[in-house]
Amino acid sequence: MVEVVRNTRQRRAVQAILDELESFVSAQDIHDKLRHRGEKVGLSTVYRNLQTLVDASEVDALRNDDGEVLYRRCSAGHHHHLVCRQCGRTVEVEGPTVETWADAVAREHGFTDVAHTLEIFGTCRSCSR
Amino acid sequence: MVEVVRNTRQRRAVQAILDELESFVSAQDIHDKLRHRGEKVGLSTVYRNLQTLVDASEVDALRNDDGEVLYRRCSAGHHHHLVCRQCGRTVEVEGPTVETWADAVAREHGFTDVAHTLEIFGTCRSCSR
DNA sequence: GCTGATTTGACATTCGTTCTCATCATTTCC
DNA sequence: GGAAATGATGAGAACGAATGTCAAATCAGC
Repeated sequence: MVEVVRNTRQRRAVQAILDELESFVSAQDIHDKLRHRGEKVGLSTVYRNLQTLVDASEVDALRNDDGEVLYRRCSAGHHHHLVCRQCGRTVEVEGPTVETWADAVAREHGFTDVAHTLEIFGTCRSCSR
Repeated sequence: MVEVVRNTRQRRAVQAILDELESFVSAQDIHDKLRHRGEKVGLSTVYRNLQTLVDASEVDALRNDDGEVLYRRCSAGHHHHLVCRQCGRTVEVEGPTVETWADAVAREHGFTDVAHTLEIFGTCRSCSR
């Protein structure tokens, strides 16, 4: 049997939330928002669907200082995030210089299979007023 | 009243472990290593002392993919880490270009109070054989 | 509609970390 | 020196995010 990815109400609901937001949110945030708008979706289901979306590279995930994983719908391809500390609003940024620098430094020290994580945090204009 | 930081046996033991290692380790790793060598130190104490050291900027902390916090004695000043995925061995690296780039990008988008996190992961020479 | 594999959800469980609080150790003050 | 104040410890409880369990519900294809 072919592995079918079903189009369930719950999955659509989770994706709908993500489509509306341009900030990183936790799984529990999404769960709360869904309950608020009357959609009944189990917490496990939210986690499962988010994991599926991450595996499909349709959303990006990162951890905040508290160790919570935050999710956000993102464009394809390698990029980094400029995240507002207050409201979580996020801008995707690219930095070719950084990529090449990281690779070069790693190779200099004999490291292979190089990957890197880079996030920039700050206070956005509307939050700093 | 002067706030004294006491030099206890347990604190010295935790610092001793950190001094011997050049890889990132978890609090529980340290706890295990201490028990192995016969030092009896409570887990809470290990966590507390690590937190103190982080606050004093004497050790750096970062999270691995599993959400565990890893600790390592580090030199002062802003730097980044090149970490081996297999053995955890770490090289401190500096990248002035990255710093200025991150600041510039953030300011372009109206962000203030800018900070960033950057870690490079790879497989070190001895682990790739 | 039927069928059967996928998905869901309530609940239990795991795991790293923090909290609590009684006890022990060190300093301070007389 | 000795008593009181303050700091540090540790065993276990508590916490919270995340994952596992499994019977019941649900969707896709016929």
